[in-house]
Amino acid sequence: MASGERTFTEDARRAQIIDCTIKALATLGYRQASMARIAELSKITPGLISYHFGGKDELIDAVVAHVVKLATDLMVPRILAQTTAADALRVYFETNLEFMRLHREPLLALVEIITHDRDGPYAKQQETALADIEKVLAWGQHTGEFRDFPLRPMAIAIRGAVDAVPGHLLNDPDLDLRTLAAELSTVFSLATRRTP
Amino acid sequence: MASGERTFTEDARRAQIIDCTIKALATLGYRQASMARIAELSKITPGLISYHFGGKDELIDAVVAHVVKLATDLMVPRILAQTTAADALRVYFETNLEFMRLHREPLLALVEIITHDRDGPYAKQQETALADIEKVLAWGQHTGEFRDFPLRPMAIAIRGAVDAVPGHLLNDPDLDLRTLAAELSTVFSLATRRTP
Amino acid sequence: MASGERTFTEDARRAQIIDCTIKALATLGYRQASMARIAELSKITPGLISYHFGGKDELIDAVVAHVVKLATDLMVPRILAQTTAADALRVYFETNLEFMRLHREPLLALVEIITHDRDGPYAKQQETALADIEKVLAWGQHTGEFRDFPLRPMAIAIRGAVDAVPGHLLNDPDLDLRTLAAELSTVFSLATRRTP
Amino acid sequence: MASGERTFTEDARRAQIIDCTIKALATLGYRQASMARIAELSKITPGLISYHFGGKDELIDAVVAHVVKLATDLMVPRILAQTTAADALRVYFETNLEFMRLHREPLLALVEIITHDRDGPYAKQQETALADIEKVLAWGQHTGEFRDFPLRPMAIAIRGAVDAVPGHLLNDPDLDLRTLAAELSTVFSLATRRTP
DNA sequence: TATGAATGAGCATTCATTCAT
DNA sequence: TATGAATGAATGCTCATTCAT
Repeated sequence: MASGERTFTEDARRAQIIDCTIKALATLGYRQASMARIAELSKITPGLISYHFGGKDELIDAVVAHVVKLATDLMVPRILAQTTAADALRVYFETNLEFMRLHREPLLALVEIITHDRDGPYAKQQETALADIEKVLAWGQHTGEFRDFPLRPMAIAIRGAVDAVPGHLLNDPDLDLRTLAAELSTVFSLATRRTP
Repeated sequence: MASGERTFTEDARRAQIIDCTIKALATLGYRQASMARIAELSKITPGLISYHFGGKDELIDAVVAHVVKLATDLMVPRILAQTTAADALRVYFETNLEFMRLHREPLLALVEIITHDRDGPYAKQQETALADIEKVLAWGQHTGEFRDFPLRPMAIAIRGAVDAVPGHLLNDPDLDLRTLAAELSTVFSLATRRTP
Repeated sequence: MASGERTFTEDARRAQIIDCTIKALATLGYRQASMARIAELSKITPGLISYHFGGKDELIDAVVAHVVKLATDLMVPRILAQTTAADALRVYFETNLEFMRLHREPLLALVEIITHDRDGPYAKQQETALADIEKVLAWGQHTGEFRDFPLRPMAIAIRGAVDAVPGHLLNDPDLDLRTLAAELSTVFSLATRRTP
Repeated sequence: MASGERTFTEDARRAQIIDCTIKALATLGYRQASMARIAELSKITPGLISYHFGGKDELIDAVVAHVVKLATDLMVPRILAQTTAADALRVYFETNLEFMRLHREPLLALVEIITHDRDGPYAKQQETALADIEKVLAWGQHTGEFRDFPLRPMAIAIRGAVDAVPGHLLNDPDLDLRTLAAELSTVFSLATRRTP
């Protein structure tokens, strides 16, 4: 099992279990997503999950890695392709919300994990997210696109806006994410731009 | 036990239990805050909590009501006292973050409850919070202080910024909330004001 | 539960559970003596054992403490009452085997625990037992009753003889422990006495 | 698989598995020496062990047979070569402790098995060991080398002394087994010899 | 022969709740 | 009012074993 090499079947099972775990987390919430329920959903026995992942912690780790990769693959290249900080910021909103639109269940699963893992390592990942945003902001200030504001509060506001979306998505599944992305872009474009 | 009338002792007990529950939630997190631990902290027996509150759900309800009242009492009068929408929005940030500064444990307890009770009624309370913000925004648009933007996305951004703070507070207890409030005010002042 | 004070009922339950645990260990052996089986034997639920003892480890600790006290109370005063080292050594055998005769199940339970706890603290207690024997031997050498032999090997032989008894007792429940004690006394009397 | 005939490969595999089981038992203790761990150590799969040995019980049987043969081959010829009962007794200690010195891991594995398998047949093997000792003792009494003592208690003491050694070896790996053998010989020489 | 996958039973523990006193 | 005792369900996990390939 030590991640050295894996058989085809093993990979298939792992993928299946991860999918079902995501479904369980998104549908039932963290607390109800017990090994037993995940197993039931996967139509296998609970022991088999431990066999493939070693334990619940590692299963959760695997889910996080899976979803983060999904998000990263979608977002990072498109953000990096921008040539101005203002564009990067706009695309930051666009890609984040596009990810939520295309991968609703993985998103909700990730949110469940993060919010229930206060002391764990995922809670601390928010610092990384903040730092990434601050890089873009610093870039824009350096090029003169952005006005001279303290980075941290702006980053908190931006990240807060993005993080707020899944909660509203849960209440209103028909929320128009494309329009929302455009509006958030505008909001923070106005807030960051060199004041006329 | 139903809230009909309550003796003085009953009220005192309830208050004591609510306080200890808040402490337990803020200190240990939702999962570790079991009835047994809350009882231990309150120096009473678990059974007595059930006796006074009927069960854990109602205890949590009572905690939420308590904290919400705490926050409302602090914030609402000061927001309502403003004479311009722009001021109201500024004070919205100021009072929200002042509440976090003055009542850190109740705040953290509330956050724990909301994030762990996804299907419960508290998650839906965010709709109310949004509506309140929208009222202020509509007011500002009506008076011409604010430009003409769709209400919902702006409200989501504002509420998101506020909701993001507790998470960062947890990571960095020395976070300067007064400065942060001022900066967030500036951010959304720029985003909402009639574009020059 | 913190051992501060205990109610009468609590003490009774604890005693009952300890008794049943001893019976389970002596009858079924360590591996089969699961919490579930002990609970079944005690006609209570497994959870209640955890309620009273906190967990299996503490239950085992309590059993050990109980049996050790039983043995100590029986043996130590009588050994200390002897005025010659030779007598003390004789009474050491007598009391050890009398304990086995009077408290067969507690003895077997203790043996089960010790042999299954190789890395735990009980395995290390054998060093204490050896040191106690060596004290008596040194005493006898000092008074000139005993010849001049190295202490450790003799202590190992003596303790080994005593420790061997429970195993044979298990195979042959009718083993005559009084005669055996007398014979072991003779063996080590001859081995230790000043050679004529 | 039944022991009818075995191919060369089969025998090699069995030997390899037995070796690894011994290592696992000696290193990790009985409880941790699960089929999975033994398989991991053997660099094969758990299923294969069952295939070769039918199950864990038979694997343990095979380990016991292997170690007992190891011990027997080392000890029995040298004991039988003695011409006096006193010499045989001395060599009994010498060869037993030499076996422990030369084959520490097999010894510890055997001890683990015996102590954890109380109801299994190995516990009853001690009867055989006792009978062997008694033969030597009877021989010595018959030749007049030994005094007239009851056989069983003396045999218990002798076997007890030998059985005590591994436990102390575990606590103190530097225990000098050659000196210990000499001292134990002396002890039981004094205890058995015709009293002057 | 050998593997990897899968099962099912058993384990200790935690928890909200109930109830007689 | 308040307690301490007790329950029953659920949780994550480990293990020996089985079986198709």
